[in-house]
Amino acid sequence: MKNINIKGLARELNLSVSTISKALNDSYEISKETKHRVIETAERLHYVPNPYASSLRGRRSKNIGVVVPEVADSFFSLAINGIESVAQKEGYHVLICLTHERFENEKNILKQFQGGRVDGVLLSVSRETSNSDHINNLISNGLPLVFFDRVCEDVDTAKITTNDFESGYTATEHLIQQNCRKIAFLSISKSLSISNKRLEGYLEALHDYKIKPNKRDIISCTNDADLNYKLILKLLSQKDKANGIVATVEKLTGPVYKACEELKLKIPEDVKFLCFSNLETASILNPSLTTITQPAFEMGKTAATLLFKALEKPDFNLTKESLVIPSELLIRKSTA
Amino acid sequence: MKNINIKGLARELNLSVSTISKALNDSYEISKETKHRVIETAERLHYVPNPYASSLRGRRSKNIGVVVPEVADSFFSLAINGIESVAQKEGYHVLICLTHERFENEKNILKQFQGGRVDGVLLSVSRETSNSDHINNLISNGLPLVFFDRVCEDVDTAKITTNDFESGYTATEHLIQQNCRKIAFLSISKSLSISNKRLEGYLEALHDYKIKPNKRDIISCTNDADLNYKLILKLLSQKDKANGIVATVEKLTGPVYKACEELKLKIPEDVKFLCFSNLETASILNPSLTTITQPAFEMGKTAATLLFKALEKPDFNLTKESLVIPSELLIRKSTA
DNA sequence: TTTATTTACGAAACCGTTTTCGCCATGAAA
DNA sequence: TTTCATGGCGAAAACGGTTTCGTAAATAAA
Repeated sequence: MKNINIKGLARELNLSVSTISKALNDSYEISKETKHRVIETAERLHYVPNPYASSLRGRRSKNIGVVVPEVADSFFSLAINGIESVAQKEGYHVLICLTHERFENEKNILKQFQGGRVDGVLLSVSRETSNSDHINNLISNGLPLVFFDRVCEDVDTAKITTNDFESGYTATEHLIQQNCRKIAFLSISKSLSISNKRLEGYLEALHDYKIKPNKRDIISCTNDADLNYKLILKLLSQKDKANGIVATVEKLTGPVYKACEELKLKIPEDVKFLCFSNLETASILNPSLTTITQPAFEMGKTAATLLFKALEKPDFNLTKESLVIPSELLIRKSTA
Repeated sequence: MKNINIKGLARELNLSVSTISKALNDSYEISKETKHRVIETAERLHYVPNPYASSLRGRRSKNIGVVVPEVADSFFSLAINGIESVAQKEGYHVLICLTHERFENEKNILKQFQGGRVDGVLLSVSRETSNSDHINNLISNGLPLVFFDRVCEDVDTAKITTNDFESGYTATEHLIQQNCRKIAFLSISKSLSISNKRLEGYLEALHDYKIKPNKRDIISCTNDADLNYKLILKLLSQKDKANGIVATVEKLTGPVYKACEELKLKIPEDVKFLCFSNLETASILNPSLTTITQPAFEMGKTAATLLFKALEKPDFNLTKESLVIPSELLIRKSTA
């Protein structure tokens, strides 16, 4: 049983191909009665239009591309949920592409998109991304693109972010108020703007409370879980070591807990710890984990909504539409 | 700057469109020298072929569809990682579609796929799916489809599963060996084969150890987290209540821990608990969680590999290729 | 009655590729 | 010399839709 196409429908109904097409697209040129007949027959024969044939003639492929570093991460999987919720409503499909935090992969994926595979792009850049030529290329090629969470400051398009600076500040301030004076900061990237903003918030908080930052305690983590674990072990093995830790990425939770266990350090008695995280299990960890929780679903949803506005009206100006959705400090026992 | 197409290349090189196409596809008809010139110019002008134009003329869209109940779940996100790892290698892109556990959504998504949006499908059915007509339709339409994890027994195609029966047995046996005699079973669906197989394993273990199953303690959970929580509260509030729990889905971890806390039941002293789960945080929960851990990445990778074999050779017989990859019991403190 | 307009539809071009087929050299075989 | 392959390329059809344009019939306006 081969798939029926518009030509088959035409034969079936003794109408021309163009009439069928217009009827299905509810054109004013076609009479109510004919439309009715066409639609009825189309359903009866399970006709489904080939989206790519349509996409050739100026119309849309009805695919959007979502480019993220990884999917096994609460933030990104929730954001994807948000994106998908609006894509589904708009009749669009979602192409998920993973960069695995590699700049090379990101470049290749975006280059592929030049070919017309997708109508628009939602992007959260890799931790290695510091140059944005590949993104500007895509945009100047006419593809609308909206950043979410991890943005390139120098690309002129909509960016949906959270209040990273303030969150970094709030996190640090919370630890200070819990009597930490030596606070370590675990960053994920030197080039990523969210990482830098959180770091700036951390530094500003230290400054406001007259605490001297210690370079030794600001650690740039890698994409290698083992190595990160060793860095954390080393951090917590120093004498005069930190008694508070701010981690900027969910993946570091396990390594920190394990390192503390290994070194027989008690959380929160010996070290207080909080993490930027959307982990659902934060509240049932041992001890329960204080988090800065980002509005992941909301951010995905907002970014997608904006992208679809641009897809509907090609003259929609994305450059004026950036938005910041605040994160939330959820205090639990790891900083008690 | 509009995208360059094959016609533009032809003009640029004073060659015909067909020559360009053949050169790019490394046809024997074209001289080495011409191929070289074409490829060089294509790269210089950043030519990327439109995959959908190719797909029209018999070739492939180079998209595969991945249909899963949700993405915010460790099993599925890891499986997607596995799928993506081979798709990327094959030059394919991954269309992720979420059913949100709704049969209606699943039907709609697969129907869309009839239109030629994807070249093949990887499917893990929703908890509501008990009829498989929509799947058989798709297959008889010529689309290769491979199940992973959640399969329909009565559809004749490749199925990548884990040893659900044995895992259910092992889980239950482990609790019995930890001196539980009243063991509750939290299922996710009455129609899902994985759920039923795990249940059968549970029942068999009870039988082998001469324990009478108690209908009251076999609970069919829903897609509503609140309701599940209440069901668990009720389960654990009965007199003569269970002292062991097997949960078949990761999402139930939080509710069980919370319910125990609410009822002042200690895990593992008052209730021993284990869960089918791929949560990375299992080992740092309070208490650390005994899990049956599925080979999620591996399953996704295997399913995708099989699908690509079928895509390469249209005569490849998927019906003979089912595979079972075993899960692992990881014993931690929640069943100590 | 004649002319203009509207309604409802069909023919054909078009989107960007791939593929079949035909053509013209060139050199080899007869 | 004639005949035959062969190598290298172009013209055109095809894929499955959409869209422009043309047109016949019906209706309205003059």
